[in-house]
Amino acid sequence: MQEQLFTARRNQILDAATRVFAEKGLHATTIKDIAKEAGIADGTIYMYFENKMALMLGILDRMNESEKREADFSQFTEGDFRGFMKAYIRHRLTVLKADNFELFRVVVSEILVNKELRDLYYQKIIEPTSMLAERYFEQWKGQGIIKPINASLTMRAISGMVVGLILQYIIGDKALESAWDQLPDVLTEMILDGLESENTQQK
Amino acid sequence: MQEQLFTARRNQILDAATRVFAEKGLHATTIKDIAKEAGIADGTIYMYFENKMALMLGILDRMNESEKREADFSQFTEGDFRGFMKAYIRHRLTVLKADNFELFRVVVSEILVNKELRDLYYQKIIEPTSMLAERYFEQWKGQGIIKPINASLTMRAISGMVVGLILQYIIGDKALESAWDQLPDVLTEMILDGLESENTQQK
Amino acid sequence: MQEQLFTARRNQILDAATRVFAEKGLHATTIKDIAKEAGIADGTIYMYFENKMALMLGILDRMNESEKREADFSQFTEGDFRGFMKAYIRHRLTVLKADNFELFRVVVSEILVNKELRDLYYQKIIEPTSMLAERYFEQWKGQGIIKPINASLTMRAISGMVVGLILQYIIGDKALESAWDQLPDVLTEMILDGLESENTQQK
Amino acid sequence: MQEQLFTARRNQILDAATRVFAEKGLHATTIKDIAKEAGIADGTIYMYFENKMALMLGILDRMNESEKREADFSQFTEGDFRGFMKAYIRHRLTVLKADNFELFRVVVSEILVNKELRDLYYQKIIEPTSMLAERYFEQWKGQGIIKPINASLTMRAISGMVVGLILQYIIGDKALESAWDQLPDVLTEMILDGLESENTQQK
DNA sequence: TATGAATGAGCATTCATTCAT
DNA sequence: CATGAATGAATGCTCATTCAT
Repeated sequence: MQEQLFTARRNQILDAATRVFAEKGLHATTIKDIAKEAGIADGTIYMYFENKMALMLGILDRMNESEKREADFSQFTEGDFRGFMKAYIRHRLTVLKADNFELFRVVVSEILVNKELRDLYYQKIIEPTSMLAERYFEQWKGQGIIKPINASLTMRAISGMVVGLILQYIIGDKALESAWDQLPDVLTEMILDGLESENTQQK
Repeated sequence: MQEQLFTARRNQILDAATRVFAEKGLHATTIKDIAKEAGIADGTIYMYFENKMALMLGILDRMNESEKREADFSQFTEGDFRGFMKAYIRHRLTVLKADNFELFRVVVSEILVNKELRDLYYQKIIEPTSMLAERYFEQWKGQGIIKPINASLTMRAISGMVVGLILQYIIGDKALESAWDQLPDVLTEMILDGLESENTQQK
Repeated sequence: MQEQLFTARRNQILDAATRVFAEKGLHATTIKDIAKEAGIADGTIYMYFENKMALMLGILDRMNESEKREADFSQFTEGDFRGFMKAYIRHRLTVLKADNFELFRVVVSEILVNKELRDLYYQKIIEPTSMLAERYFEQWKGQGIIKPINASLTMRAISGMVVGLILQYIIGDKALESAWDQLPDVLTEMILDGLESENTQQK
Repeated sequence: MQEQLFTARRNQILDAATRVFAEKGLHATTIKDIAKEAGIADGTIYMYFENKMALMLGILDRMNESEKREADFSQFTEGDFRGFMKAYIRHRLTVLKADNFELFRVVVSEILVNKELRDLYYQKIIEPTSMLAERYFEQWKGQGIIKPINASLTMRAISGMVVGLILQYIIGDKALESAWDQLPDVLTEMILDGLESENTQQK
């Protein structure tokens, strides 16, 4: 069907764009670069995307798709809550590391500066995932698995922590680079048990 | 003195650049924009800065200066460790919010994509602050104030969390926006006490 | 064929560049000038030439081509050596005069000051022509047609003389302008017979 | 006297300009370069010269001065006409070689492309020297020292030959470079005795 | 007179986008 | 549908020249 071909071509272009953007960054990438990488002519890209920014939106949309699949929190059940948290963190720290966060780098960089992209990213990815996660937290709270904290903020603190750590990794933090694999354990421990030493806590 | 005039002019230009960059982003800002904002001629900028990127470096340097002043952790002593943590988080979440994170937005966006800037930012700001903070954590650990955790990673998790929350705020998270002021309390509680409910913890 | 079109366009641009350079000189000519003269857009020029200097190189290459065709010394055989010399000089003084040495003026001006161009000019035009001419001179010397002089230097003196006269013409020498047509005869006579009067020579 | 100081300063600037122009060429040299070389401020130059081109004119004027002193043909008397010619050629080939023709290179390059400069150069240097030289040639002709040739053109041929050889040297001719010192002899011989071998000439 | 900071016109070059084939 | 040659607006940067001090 025509539809099929159209989508295939679109994806071929987005694949190329993703690779080149990740390698050179959005501004350093020209339409010619992408066309060459995709093995097509410059003009052809404009039959599938209105302009350069639409490519970024397209990439975000696809991230959204895969994000949706990921958002299935039930996949992280490793028996208990502790296992779940560890699995979740491990997953988040591993998935994006595939290309050493190159795409993450470019997408976030552009999102920070482009309102259109930012809103799309929020509506399509952040908001739905947040709402889902929030529901889970409320559930756990209700079941007495976790303390009766502000679920909404706590959940955001945890996901924010992961993103913040990735950012620091990208910026070149050597301690993070060498101890990356210990993060799931360390973070889970901190989040679940807290930092305060037992005796102090007893007070 | 000539020196004084030079520095004044430099700052005048950096101020203008900061404002325009914050509003439009680095790439969308032209030298003409900055010159107009500063009320001087295009060419004048080049008497004080080698090129456009040097303006960014200049801005970063100034952030570095103020950061240095901030880096005095002793200012956050509010009696106990809990008070300290709360004060620290509140401070971090407040300072950059001054201009609604506009400058943070531009700087981080560019840092993600520009190696030169990234390295500078790491060396001048991240690394020294990290080392200082790490030392504090080791101290507290030694004094039995906090549990015997991995100080290096834990400290990074906390600062990462703050940055990650700012990022989510920027992206437009409404829950964060409306509950921003509760964050110091909620985060401190989580970090010190952990999430796991007491009874579970007893195990 | 695509090749044909490409070459045609290239030549169209080089023609325009030649005309504008000849009129205003390399430095006073802008890319816009050339584009306008060629009836195309500024950017189009960069599809055929890497930069402004490449246009100069292109012009030199074309001179080189036509020079190659000219370099056939056998074309000047007018029976004897005297006839040959006269024909050669006449030819050299006539060919470049076509556009009143306008192109010569610009090319030489730039060559004097630009090493890249200079080397190209030397390798592509001067050196091969010199070597060819030198061989001819050696031959004539061997055949006793000319005296046993230093062929290499003598040949260069003659070609230099022609160039030097063109230079003086360009600079505005009125005597040369009005007597230009007598030059082949006068020069040939001097070169072959010498200046010294017979009686003195008898000594 | 004020006049003295003014002239001294002017010359100081011209000296600097000459050096920098010779080194970097007219277009690559900025007013700042010259000011720095002269040890004065940019603006000061404009108190002594109307604009950048006036510096070129000033340099040409000074060349003119020294040329005038050189133009004394009587200095080359080495007994006979042959000695004179050899001395003249040797002199011309040596004087400008002082700085390896760097200044010559820049001046000629600009003259070729700038009508104002060209006219000045012609009126101030070429024309007077030509007229003087022509008179000498006519004299020698009248005295039977040289053949009854076209003095005007012959004289121009000889001076042109010298300039043409310098040009070829500048362009990088290796044969000329290595045999430069033989030129006075070889050229004089050719000019006085001619190339044609005796037996042929007898015919 | 001398200074040198400030000016702003000017230009090479890039690249997203269009459209005739 | 696909092409890719052509377009021309846009911009960072230079530097001759001016002028307040």
